[in-house]
Amino acid sequence: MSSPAPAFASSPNLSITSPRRIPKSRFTYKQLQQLKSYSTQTPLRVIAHVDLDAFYAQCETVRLGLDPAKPLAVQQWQGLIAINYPARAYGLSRHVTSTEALKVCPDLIMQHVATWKEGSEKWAYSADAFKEIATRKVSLDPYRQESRKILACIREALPRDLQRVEKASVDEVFMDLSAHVHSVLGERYPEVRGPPPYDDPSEYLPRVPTTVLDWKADALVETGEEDGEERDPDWDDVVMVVASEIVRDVRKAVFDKLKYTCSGGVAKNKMLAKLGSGYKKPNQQTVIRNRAIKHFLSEMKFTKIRMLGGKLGDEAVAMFGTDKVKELLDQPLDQLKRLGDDTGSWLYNTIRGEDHSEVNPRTQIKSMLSAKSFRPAINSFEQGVRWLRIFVADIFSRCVEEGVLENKRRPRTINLHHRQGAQTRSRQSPIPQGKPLSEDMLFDLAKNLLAQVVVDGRAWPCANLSLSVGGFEDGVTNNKGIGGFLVRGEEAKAMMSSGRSTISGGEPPAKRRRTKGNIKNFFGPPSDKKRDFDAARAVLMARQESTREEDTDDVEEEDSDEFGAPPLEEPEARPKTPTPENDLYLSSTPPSAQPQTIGSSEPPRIQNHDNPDLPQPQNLHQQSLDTFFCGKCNMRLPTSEKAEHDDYHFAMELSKEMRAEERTVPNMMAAAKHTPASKPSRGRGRPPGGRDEKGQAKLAFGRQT
DNA sequence: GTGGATGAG
DNA sequence: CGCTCATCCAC
Repeated sequence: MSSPAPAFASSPNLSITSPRRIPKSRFTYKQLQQLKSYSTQTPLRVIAHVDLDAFYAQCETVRLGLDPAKPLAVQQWQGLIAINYPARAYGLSRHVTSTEALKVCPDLIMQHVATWKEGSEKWAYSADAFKEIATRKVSLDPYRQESRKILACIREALPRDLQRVEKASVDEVFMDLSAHVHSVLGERYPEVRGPPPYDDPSEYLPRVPTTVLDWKADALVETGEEDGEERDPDWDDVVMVVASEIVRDVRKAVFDKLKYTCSGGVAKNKMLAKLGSGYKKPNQQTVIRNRAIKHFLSEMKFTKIRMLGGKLGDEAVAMFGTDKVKELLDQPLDQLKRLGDDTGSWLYNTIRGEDHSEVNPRTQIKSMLSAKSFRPAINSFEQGVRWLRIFVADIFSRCVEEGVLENKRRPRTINLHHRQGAQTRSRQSPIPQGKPLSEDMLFDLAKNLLAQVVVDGRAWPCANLSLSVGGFEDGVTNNKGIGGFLVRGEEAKAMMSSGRSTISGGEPPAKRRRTKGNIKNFFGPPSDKKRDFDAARAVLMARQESTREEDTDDVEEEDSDEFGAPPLEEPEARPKTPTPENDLYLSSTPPSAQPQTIGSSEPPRIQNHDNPDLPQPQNLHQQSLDTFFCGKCNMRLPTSEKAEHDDYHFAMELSKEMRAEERTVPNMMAAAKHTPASKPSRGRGRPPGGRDEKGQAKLAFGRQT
């Protein structure tokens, strides 16, 4: 409100005991007002960070209705991924195996995380999950669900129109309490509410009308000096007190309603608030008053600061020979800039307690991923596809929770990551936006992507697969939009794809979506098919050539001659054995359908098109007449799909060969062990000088704006 | 779009 | 430590 304040640069910005009467605040009316708009600049700003204590462990304690005082750990296969505080008293921490933990603490309750079992529709808690690492995948869904509840509870505990909450992770939340506190101050101290004297926002606030602030039971970070605010509280201290009360209320609400304890931090920015919440745990909160920042930070290792816990922090340590903030404070900006200009500036400010990043009110995620590391590695397309089924079920159910079905949000792309030995590859494709998102659609896309990876090069043994969807965007009201146009388009598509298969039976690679003329898509447009196929095969063989000698770990190493050979023949020349089971893996339609009858009935086939509305009438007829017979699956198909169809069989051959050699693989890991670890050991390795684009880029991210 | 890197737990 | 998940960036 009021007019744009004149820049208040004139008056000495200190407790003006000017007319030696009423000393004033260091803060102005304007700065107080800025709280309302969550300004990141006002020195009165106040941020809270709330961190659930040993979250996964608490989830299990709550879910099982156990006594929270009993030691409990959350198990994932042989390892422990969360230890509650009673168990930590035994010296337990992560990195210990379940058996080791039991030796130390025989009474330890170990609860395995929920898992998806192959073939099941939903994750579940299973008593012997840890024995079945080969057939199950971890699900963190229970924790995400609890996380949502807690977040909702926190929001309910805050005034609807004066809250700004950021979900920082599954168990962490930032809150910008500025506006809320501002309103409380207005009620509690009417003298600062009104218009400033002379209507001048640059006027300093009156002094805090009380002498001693009531900090209740909060942990206050000491200032390290004699001068306490007991004698001289200012408005920033009051703001902290109020915020601290709010945080206490929030924590109480979470506990009363959901029985979760958490720790809190209150400070002027996110960085400090987060450090505060970790300062004393569990179930406590810490306030870092502005006057305590210097003391608080200087005693700290800077590697505790967000974004400095990793490589960047290590580099700084190596560069300046210390991990202490205090000693880094001696380094001039120029020196810090050896880490990169932006990084250096960011670091310079950060260790001085400056962080103007805003609390981002987003609650919604941008992508979601489902993954598994395979021990031992998997060795066939079929195996991979079976995992894809689980990944898709996982992801789809989470999409549903995100409101995908209600059309609130939906992902735009799907991405498959694959790791084989040291190298990883990934393929992604757009998710067709026309029709409703379905599990089957995702499954088809995923299989397609895996097929691309498989065809593209050495894929087995595969040590890790992950499927993710991303590019979430707010839901567009499906259908309806362009007066029936879309609807008719959908109908036409249905006719041509699924509808057709109803009529003609479920044949293998028929109803593939066309991702534009894009090169690599395994089921891409017919026109490019043959060329792509040849290219893929060439790449494949090239890879095998080039990797043969360097790979000490991949023993067996198929006779690549034979490996590359089969695809060279024309499919028609291959054995006539029908392989209906193959359908399973490239089409979501059950293979059982009616392939045999198809072979004889020769269904009219037409080409798929993304946009059936485009002119192409005559083609429809012609192509349906132009067919070839595939002896491998006993079917007649349109010639326009021959290349695509060949690829289909190629992929199947590929996977079969891999499956065959699968049995020879088991002990290859042993062979891999001995390879001299030439890797730069992430801990100490002095980073090369070339650092920078990365550092700077990181900064752009790290410090917001 | 792909592949890699970083980071938090 | 190994695993899971998320995000961002250079090419």
